[in-house]
Amino acid sequence: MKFDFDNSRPIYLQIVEQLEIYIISGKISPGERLPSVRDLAVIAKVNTNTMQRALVELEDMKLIITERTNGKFVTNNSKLLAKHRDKYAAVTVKKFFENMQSLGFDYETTINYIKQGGIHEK
Amino acid sequence: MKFDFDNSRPIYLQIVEQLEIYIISGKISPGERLPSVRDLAVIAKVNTNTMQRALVELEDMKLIITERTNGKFVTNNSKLLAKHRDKYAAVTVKKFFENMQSLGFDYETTINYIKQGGIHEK
Amino acid sequence: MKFDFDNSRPIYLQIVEQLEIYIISGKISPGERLPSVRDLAVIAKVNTNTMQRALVELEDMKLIITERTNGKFVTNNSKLLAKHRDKYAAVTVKKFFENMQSLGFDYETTINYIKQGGIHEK
Amino acid sequence: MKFDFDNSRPIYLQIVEQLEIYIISGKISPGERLPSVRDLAVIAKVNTNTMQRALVELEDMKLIITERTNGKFVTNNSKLLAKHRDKYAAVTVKKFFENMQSLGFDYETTINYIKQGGIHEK
DNA sequence: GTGGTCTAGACCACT
DNA sequence: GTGGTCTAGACCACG
Repeated sequence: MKFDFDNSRPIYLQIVEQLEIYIISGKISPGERLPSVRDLAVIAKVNTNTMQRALVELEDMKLIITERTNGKFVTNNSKLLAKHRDKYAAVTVKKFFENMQSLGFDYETTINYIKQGGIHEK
Repeated sequence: MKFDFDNSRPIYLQIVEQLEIYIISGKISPGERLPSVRDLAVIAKVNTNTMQRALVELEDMKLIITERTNGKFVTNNSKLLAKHRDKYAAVTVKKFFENMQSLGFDYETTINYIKQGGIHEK
Repeated sequence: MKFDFDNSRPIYLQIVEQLEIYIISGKISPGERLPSVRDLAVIAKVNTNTMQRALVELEDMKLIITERTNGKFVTNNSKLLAKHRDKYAAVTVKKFFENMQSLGFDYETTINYIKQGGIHEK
Repeated sequence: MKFDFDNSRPIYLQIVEQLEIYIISGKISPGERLPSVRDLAVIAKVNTNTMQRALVELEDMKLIITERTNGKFVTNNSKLLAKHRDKYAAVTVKKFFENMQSLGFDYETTINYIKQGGIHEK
């Protein structure tokens, strides 16, 4: 697990996003036990409170579940995970085309740009 | 001209981004005079200083040029504008594929997902 | 640390210059932690925001680095510091000879003027 | 005659400086009639009022003299001109060594730096 | 009326 | 207590 932060937004929000991706992509498996809040804080090099705050948000989203005295676990609800993942992918694609459009690239142009560009190999 | 903000990042950075897009996409033409700082602040519903700070950043990027007591103008340097636009497009595409990859969608999968999905027709 | 200002130019630019010199001359050591923005503002007898603005510029120049909630530090990149110092010295010398030339003192005359003058022992 | 301005200081002050140099270096001769305020304003591409303000300052310094209905003339007082020129040169040299010193270059080092550097040929 | 600078003071995120 | 952001309002230089 690895965390990268920039200064432009609250760190706890960046943790939420990055953990969300780890979870919905399956890099942290359904049902898997998360490292302790303290350990996660160490890994991410942030204050324990900051990590705690991020985990609360993920629990609100039902992506993780706290078992008192036992630890925090990624949800086992694979339907929920799939829903989150599909939603995330759809939003990512939609935003991408919106971004390109605001630059003046319509759908066709963007597709062509990607194909000839080979931008993805880098 | 229209500005939308969210609370996750400094407003002045969001102004910089949105004006940058207006400029490099040509929605504000090369050489065109911008509304006064005070008018822009009114349009964006922010304080004059906040708008001023954003404009200073754009000037640092050489996208706008200040004529003392006369106003601020979009650069006429079309080469620079093209460079910025190409850079922006390339970064957008690159980040998109990185995002999809972190979700577990490799390049081919992403392409297919886009094609069948018809996601672009929102 | 000491700051002197005149009225001919923006104070924040004068702060930038004076801090830059403190940094590239090594009077503030590489890696050293700066006083807090508020303390620097008190030392310089300016408003916090004015000092903040100057520090942002120095950060753009990569001479200082902000550690969130922790403080601001002079860069440890000694190569960059050396580059800045050399550039600064070269510009200073170049401008000096240009100034003297505009007064009608060519290179040789200037050199002689310095030597006999003993101007340096004020 | 040629004028260059930057945005960091009032334009009228920059005009004063540049005209002062033209005068004390003899590029505008003692006793010579200056172009009209309007023509000077055109040459410098500034507003007439701005040029007027600069000329008032030079008159305060006794470097130019207004003959009503006749025009403005550079002083014929060669002693005064020499005094100004010597003062200006001395100040320039003094400031130069101070600048270098604040960078950590003492007098000897600066002299050597100039000699080996050949910075003046560029 | 144009842009630019500065102050004072409030509030937020993080440790 | 650290840095960062934003607002409100005053004032200056130039035309």
